[in-house]
Amino acid sequence: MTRPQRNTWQREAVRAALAEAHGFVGAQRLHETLRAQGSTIGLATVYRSLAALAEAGEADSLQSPEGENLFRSCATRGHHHHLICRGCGDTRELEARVVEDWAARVGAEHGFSEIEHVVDLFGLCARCREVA
Amino acid sequence: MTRPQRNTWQREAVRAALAEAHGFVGAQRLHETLRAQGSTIGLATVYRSLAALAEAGEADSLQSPEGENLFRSCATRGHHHHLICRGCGDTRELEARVVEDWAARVGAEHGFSEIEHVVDLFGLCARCREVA
DNA sequence: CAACTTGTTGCGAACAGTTCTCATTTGCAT
DNA sequence: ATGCAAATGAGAACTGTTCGCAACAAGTTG
Repeated sequence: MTRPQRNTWQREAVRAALAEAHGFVGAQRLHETLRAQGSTIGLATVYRSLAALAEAGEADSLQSPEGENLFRSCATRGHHHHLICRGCGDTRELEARVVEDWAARVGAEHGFSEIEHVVDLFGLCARCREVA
Repeated sequence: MTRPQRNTWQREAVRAALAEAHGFVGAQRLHETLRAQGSTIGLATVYRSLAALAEAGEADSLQSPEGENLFRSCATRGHHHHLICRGCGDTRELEARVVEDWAARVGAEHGFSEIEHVVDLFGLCARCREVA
């Protein structure tokens, strides 16, 4: 599953840039940021690194409503959900026993197994609400 | 919000094809189906019609993990969630007061407003499990 | 430290899904 | 029937992402 990996400054740069970003960022934006800082990293590499980080559980990923793949450096280990501000992208990680239980129960009731679930909340944080 | 709309056989064809489909379908697939039935409808029109149906609340939409936009003719009026079989695409509509409440509460706790949420379950239905 | 092996990189081309452009058609109120 | 704006279809254009491949470099080996 986890095949051999080498340490390159590129991978590290992506990891760092991701950690610095607030909330979720897309690959392209991250790439721009890095180039703006003088890095010569390639776009494809950013994609590859992000995918690797996500697979390694070091980053969280989700799809924006526009179909873009967004990533976030992941603090909480393991399964969790998000509350994301539509305005500034600021993100809170959530735990939701209630929802986990509900998902498992409903799945079982319908005879479904291997239940996975997507649960994310989008809203407007206090700060962004004032601005608008 | 709802600007004038005309009745065209194309729109009706999309509505019908969508109703006939089991589970969620993508625009391209729906287009293929229609063409296969002899229709001369254009792909762009299928996209436009689906978007219109979704906006009108007549269809439900969600993003597949591959980033495709999927639609389903919507039985239950208003807000609801889904339990979707990864195998056959069969879909059950769910209501989940628990989840609604949780979402609202958590949003409020964090000072967020205008909370929207995405809650979908993916699993393997009884039939598909046997096959595998 | 040099040679080597093989994962990694960067580039541009290739792709997939979707939207846009625009000339033409068509619904529908008059 | 007539007129006008909405809707259509074909293809070009866009967007986000992945691929192919030659050049490169990390980390091991002798």
